[in-house]
Amino acid sequence: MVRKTKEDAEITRQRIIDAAREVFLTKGVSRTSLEQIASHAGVTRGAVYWHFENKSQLFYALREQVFLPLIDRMDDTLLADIDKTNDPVADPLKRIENFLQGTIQILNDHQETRQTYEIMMTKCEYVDEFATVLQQILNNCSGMVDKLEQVYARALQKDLINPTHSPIQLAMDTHLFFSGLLHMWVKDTDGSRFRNQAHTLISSHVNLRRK
Amino acid sequence: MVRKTKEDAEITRQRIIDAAREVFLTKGVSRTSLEQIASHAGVTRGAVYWHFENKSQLFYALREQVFLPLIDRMDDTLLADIDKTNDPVADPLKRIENFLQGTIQILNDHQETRQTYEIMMTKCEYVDEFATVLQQILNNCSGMVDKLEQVYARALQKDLINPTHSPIQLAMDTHLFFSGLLHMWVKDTDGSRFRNQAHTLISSHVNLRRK
DNA sequence: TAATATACATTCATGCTTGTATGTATGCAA
DNA sequence: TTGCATACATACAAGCATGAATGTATATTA
Repeated sequence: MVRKTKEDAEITRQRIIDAAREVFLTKGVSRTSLEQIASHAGVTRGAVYWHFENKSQLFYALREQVFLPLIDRMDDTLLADIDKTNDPVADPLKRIENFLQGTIQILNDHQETRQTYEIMMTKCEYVDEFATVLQQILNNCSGMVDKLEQVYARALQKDLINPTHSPIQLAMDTHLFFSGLLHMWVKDTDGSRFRNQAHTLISSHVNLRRK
Repeated sequence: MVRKTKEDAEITRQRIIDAAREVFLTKGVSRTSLEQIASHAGVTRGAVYWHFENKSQLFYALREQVFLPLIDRMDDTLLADIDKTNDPVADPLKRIENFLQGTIQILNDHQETRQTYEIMMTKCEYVDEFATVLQQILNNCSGMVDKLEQVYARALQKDLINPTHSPIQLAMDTHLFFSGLLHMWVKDTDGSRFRNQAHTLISSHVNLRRK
């Protein structure tokens, strides 16, 4: 059967993305051929080339599906209503902790996100067409540091943290801590070293800042 | 000319490793062919196959050349003489800071180390024959955490840090901070975001622990 | 209902890479 | 100085992977 309806085509497109994620995860991005992705999705390369220009465009689609929602959530969790008087989360440090814990929780619960992180961190080579992704990652990091800095500044106003440390330094430190945690969490696939301690580590990190 | 002396052969072997590092860096490990490495080293594939079984063995050799010295240095800087009365670095926190600053300094000064780190972190896919490297990395991390913990325990004995935080948690936090810093340092190739702030970030991180 | 665009499948030409096999000139040891 | 091992270079066969070209049946639209 050929020529499906638009809804069918969208399903096919999504299945190709899902197949790509699974094959990328086991074979790595470079060693994965479009034929492997296609057959794993139950189609031929023709379908893949119809929906995506080439492998790197498929990779971009895979990445955006996971990362755009996470970036949105970052804004919501860290900044939403932070300056309102009816702040739903009164404690800025608690807000940071919630954000970090929530991100780990998503990785725990959501297999697609977990797999995509693993691909991005350990199964992809950032050269040529993929090199631009590194810049995007750095930009996201800058955004996260900015937001953390705002929340730490708020914590300073509320006299929750030691004033000897500036919000920007605390923000950078937290960001680096969390980057490291994510990298280790992803690599620790059997969970014995980092995954089962992640929540404790985050609490400990945030509480280290409290006055 | 063929059939060189043993010293010549060792030079050739090292040139192949150097060539591999440079080509890996620009093309990624997967996309690099042995022909590219050979010609960049001024030899043919025959020479490469003589000295190395295949690409992954060459990769291992490249990695060990850089990481074994770094692990040795870790022991020296963190633990040597730590229990002696004539401790050359009396302040355990200073010892940790020296170790972290020194590692960054090596990355700054030593191009080969810097390039190898960049390859390991952003130009290699850890699948199949390369998957075991991830376990080695995790083992190294455990070793580093252990050593940091010992030093933090010493700092606690000397009443330098707040006793509400355990040495193991401080060690994990420092390790994650430094893992994140290394990842960002490597990715920040233009230096604007992390490389030029690394020393400040490390000082800030360590001082956050002081009583 | 005819025409056209869509959503794929199939085929083809090309190039690259790998591993191995073989060739070869020279250092070195007896 | 003969003979063997070394340190490569060269040649060969085989297997993908890619991208484009072409085929085709069915939605969709006018």
